Amino acid sequence: MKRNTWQREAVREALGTREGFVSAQSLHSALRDGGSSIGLATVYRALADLAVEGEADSLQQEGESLYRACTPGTHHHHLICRNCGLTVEIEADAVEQWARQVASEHGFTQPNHVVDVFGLCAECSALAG
Amino acid sequence: MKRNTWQREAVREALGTREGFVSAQSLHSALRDGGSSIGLATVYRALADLAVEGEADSLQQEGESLYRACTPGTHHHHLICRNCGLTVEIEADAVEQWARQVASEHGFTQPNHVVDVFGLCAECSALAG
DNA sequence: ACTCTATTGATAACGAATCTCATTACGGTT
DNA sequence: AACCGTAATGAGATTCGTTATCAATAGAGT
Repeated sequence: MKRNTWQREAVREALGTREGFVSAQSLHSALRDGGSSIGLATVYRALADLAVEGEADSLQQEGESLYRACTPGTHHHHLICRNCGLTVEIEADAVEQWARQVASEHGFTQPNHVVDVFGLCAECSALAG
Repeated sequence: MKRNTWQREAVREALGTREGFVSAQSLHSALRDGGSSIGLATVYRALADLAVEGEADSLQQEGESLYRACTPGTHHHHLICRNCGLTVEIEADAVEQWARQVASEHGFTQPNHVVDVFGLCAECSALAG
């Protein structure tokens, strides 16, 4: 059966304190810097589990997986700052419907979709001039 | 200045014959199997160049980059079969507008977006029963 | 033909992610 | 509270996609 360990809880909590997406490696470093003795493999496993259970969202960027805590149970997408990583959850029923429609129009079944918007947040836009 | 080599042309052509997204490695294998002496690093470089020039689209899946020839100059997204890789280019002005609007609503500038739909194509749906 | 230099390619190096396996510790039982 | 089966951990090795290195090659303008 599934067990509750302080390691999983530490990962869940560390993820919750971040504003944007984080890599497993940087989360591991942060935990270590905070005095934890958690292992890297465990962080990878915990993040993968959280993603499966719907407590975290993940995306691939530049060849690595990034994770972020999300509000469980809701399907949503992200608006992500390219510069600072600030992330906003966005919902878009119109896009969901569009995806389903496009899929069925072409005979595709069991549609999934990846929809993420990247940009510069207000703060980073100001700094970039 | 930029030079035209048979290697780049070989990659461009090999990419054009494929129906769906391919990895650099598998494209390299295919070229080698076809008698070419092209090197792996060159295939990686050629694909990266094609992507920058807008002649190829790329996406990240399971930790690797996949490429596909695309109709240059047009912005479009993809409907991709999870099973066989068959890919259909789709256009969706509504989604473009939605992305821009969501970005500006939250103060984000210079919006980009990643929009891909995955599913099972008609053929693979039939086989999966 | 000559020269300059972008490109190539074999291989080494890198890095993210996974695997191995002995050790640890959760949690249900007694 | 001691016991036990086994899921989970973690250090290190391993895998695998990708990039860097650098001597050799070959475009393309003169």
